[in-house]
Amino acid sequence: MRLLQSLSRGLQTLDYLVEQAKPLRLTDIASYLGVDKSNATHILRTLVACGYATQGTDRRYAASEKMTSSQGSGPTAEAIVATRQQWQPVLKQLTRETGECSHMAVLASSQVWYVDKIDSELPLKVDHPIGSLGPLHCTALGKAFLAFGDAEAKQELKQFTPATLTDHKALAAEISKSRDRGYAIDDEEFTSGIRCVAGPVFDEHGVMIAAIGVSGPTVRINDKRFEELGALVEKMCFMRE
Amino acid sequence: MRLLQSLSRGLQTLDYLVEQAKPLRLTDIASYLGVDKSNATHILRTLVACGYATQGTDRRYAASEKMTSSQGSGPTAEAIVATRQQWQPVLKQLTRETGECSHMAVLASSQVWYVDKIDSELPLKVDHPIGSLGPLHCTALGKAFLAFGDAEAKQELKQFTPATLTDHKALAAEISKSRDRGYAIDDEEFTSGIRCVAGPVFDEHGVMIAAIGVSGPTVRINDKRFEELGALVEKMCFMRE
DNA sequence: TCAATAAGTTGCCCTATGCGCAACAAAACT
DNA sequence: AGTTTTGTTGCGCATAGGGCAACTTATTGA
Repeated sequence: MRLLQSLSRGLQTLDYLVEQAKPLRLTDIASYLGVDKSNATHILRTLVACGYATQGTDRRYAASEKMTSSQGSGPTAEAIVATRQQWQPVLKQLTRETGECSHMAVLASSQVWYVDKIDSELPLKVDHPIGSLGPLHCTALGKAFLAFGDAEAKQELKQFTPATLTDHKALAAEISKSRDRGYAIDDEEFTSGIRCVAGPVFDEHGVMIAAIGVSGPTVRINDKRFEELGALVEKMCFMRE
Repeated sequence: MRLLQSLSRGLQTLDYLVEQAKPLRLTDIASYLGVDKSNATHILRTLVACGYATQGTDRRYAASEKMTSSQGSGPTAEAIVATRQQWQPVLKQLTRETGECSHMAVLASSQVWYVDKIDSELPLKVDHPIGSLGPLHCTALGKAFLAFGDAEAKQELKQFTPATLTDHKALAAEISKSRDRGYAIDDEEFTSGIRCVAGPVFDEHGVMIAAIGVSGPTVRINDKRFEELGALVEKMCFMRE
């Protein structure tokens, strides 16, 4: 079983460039590979010549667009539509069983993007319209991405209600709790009078692709029912994995 | 200027596998590279070992998901949201100037996916809800993807109204006309009584990422106004390029 | 501002790499 | 069944490419 050394090293370099997702110095790449700088130069020059890497003005090397476009930047339209088709029955069941509105959202540029919803039949109801955007740090769907996906709450945590967590440390603790719990909650943190629970949806590779959740007015959701809704959402998310 | 031969060949092989987008036979790859079969075996074995290619049960080689996921499968959530933010003013202007409903859609699994809309203020109006899906062959937005994007109308052309083009040849001719015209039209082909026009939105690389269009009831859109709407949409699409 | 230091590139030599030939094995076709 | 075509393995030789060191180009520090 013989493998081509220089090709292996080149591909390993590509992996490293993609993984680090930032321009890297030649020396670091060389030491990562465990080869001489000159060898690393040859490898990277070849990668650049073949369009698999680029060299910036500061001489650092990065994976080319050909590589990076695949990775980050969230799910594709196709994946979202497919996931929505697949999970819509779950949303319907959630709304049927709870009487409350259910949503599906994906991650887009550090925001949650609502891509599907099933309305509640009750006169007092929650409605995040499909196509709208929401913050990560104070919605259940957003927190689900923080807890189970690879999202990060980078920017300032804007205050929407008295209950909004505006401290990064407090938020991190809450996210950690959500992970243990198996679902995320929003207790009037985005809109006063609204409580939500949400859980993660994973694709076939175990990557979180969407979040689904149930939202209702606090007047109908006491602490006991809040927990029941959470357990229900967690169960539903788990079912289809 | 020295390049590593085996690495170059490996990357060239990757390009070829991605480009062909189907499992390829060893012999074909070897002849494409102009190397011996044994050399091709080593190259492919290395690619497989590094996770950049896969070998099927029929012994054919294909680019791994790591590669293919990047290419096709449409724009990412991030790109869609960014495009929507950027073009929403155009939709608003279209609706303001025409009084009719305007839409933005992206391509997902050979369907158009409506991702934004601005409603008409008039009592009789068109409304494709955000989040809904539509066919390619008989909507203006869909035809815009056929004419200016890389979409293809593969499957059977379902008849929705008497005006729907159900023949692939007739559709191809109409698409060709749309290309010349600069915008696509739907003359009651999806819903009787509704006429639409649509044009393409390109990203910074010149790849069509979305379509925007105006739809209104035929009673308000005679042939002359139909053409005016088309010219307006074409102008608006062109403006921001 | 100019040393001093570190990072990146080029040249060269020698050997391990990996290319091609050919035999072998496994499908595909008849 | 035999025949042809395709894929894999073994092996030896040539050369591709790995490592050393000198050189060039940035970066740091005073």
